[in-house]
Amino acid sequence: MKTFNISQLAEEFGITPRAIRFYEDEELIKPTRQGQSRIYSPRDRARLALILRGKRVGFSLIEIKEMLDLYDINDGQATQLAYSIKKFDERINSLEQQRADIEHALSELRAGRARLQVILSEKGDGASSVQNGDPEHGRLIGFSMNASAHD
Amino acid sequence: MKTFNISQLAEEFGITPRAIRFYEDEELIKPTRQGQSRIYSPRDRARLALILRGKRVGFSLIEIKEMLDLYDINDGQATQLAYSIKKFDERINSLEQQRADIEHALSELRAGRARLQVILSEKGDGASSVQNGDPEHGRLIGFSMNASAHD
DNA sequence: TCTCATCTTGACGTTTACGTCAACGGAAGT
DNA sequence: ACTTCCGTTGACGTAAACGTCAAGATGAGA
Repeated sequence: MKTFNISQLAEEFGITPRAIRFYEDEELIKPTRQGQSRIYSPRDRARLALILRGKRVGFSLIEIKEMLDLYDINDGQATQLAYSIKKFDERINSLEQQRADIEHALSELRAGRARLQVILSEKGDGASSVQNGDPEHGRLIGFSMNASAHD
Repeated sequence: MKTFNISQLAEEFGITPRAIRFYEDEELIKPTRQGQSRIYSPRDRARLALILRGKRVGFSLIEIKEMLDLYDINDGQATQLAYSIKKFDERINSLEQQRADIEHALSELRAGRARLQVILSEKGDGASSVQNGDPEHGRLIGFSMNASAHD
């Protein structure tokens, strides 16, 4: 079964060895040792991938640790299971909220990009037909300022 | 035109006045003053909503400031516009990546939740049919450990 | 055997996004 | 006039997630 050392994983995932050791300090991975050197199994590598994915979606290392611990449950106590389900539900709700935020931000960004594109091509034509008689040097991109309520 | 004071906005958005002042220190909002007190316009309030949305999807305050600044462009220099479009594209790509990560995490979480639910209800029946003869106290939830590659 | 690259463990520094006093100012009610 | 309740500006503290040395161990190659 293939193994990895710390710098291999660091390079593969585009992070520093320091970061990987830090994750170990925080008990998110526990590689075996060969003498003093760390040896990473494919499973350790998979955990690392999960850690980084978690980070990308905005979870703290502590939250990621909690999630990883959930994956490691092996005593199926009913209360434990119920607790885990609750945790999963919280996590799912939080992620769905984040996704909604992202959809929102994306549509605003695309709209903004489209407006910029139009203005830019009009400039290219020499036809500066941007004049809508805005007296206040009005901002060309006001699209995002109509978030009257807060979601 | 309606205005707000700092504690009104703080309560409305569920943050502290300190946070709002901090955003001002970092030049993300510039409310007017009445004497020494800050007065927030609806536009300031909208900016605040955008700041919080940005935070929810994982942007730093500096990144959020950059985005807000893009909204405020009023000199349509072609080079400026092109630069802005580039920024928008970067932002869009980053968000699409995040959304993909979230979709991924969500499906894993849902699968995990479903497994837990099954185990829990089997426990409730008194039929502990969970025994699949796993010799190694195998983890009940191994679903997420098959992230062989990294996306 | 010497060197070199790469690993290790501290230990302290850094950035971000505020929290938490401290000390003071101004309007409003009694 | 006095208290009370916002508001203000520093200034320092803090948690998270590493970065950045320092100083030593170790295996591979010249």
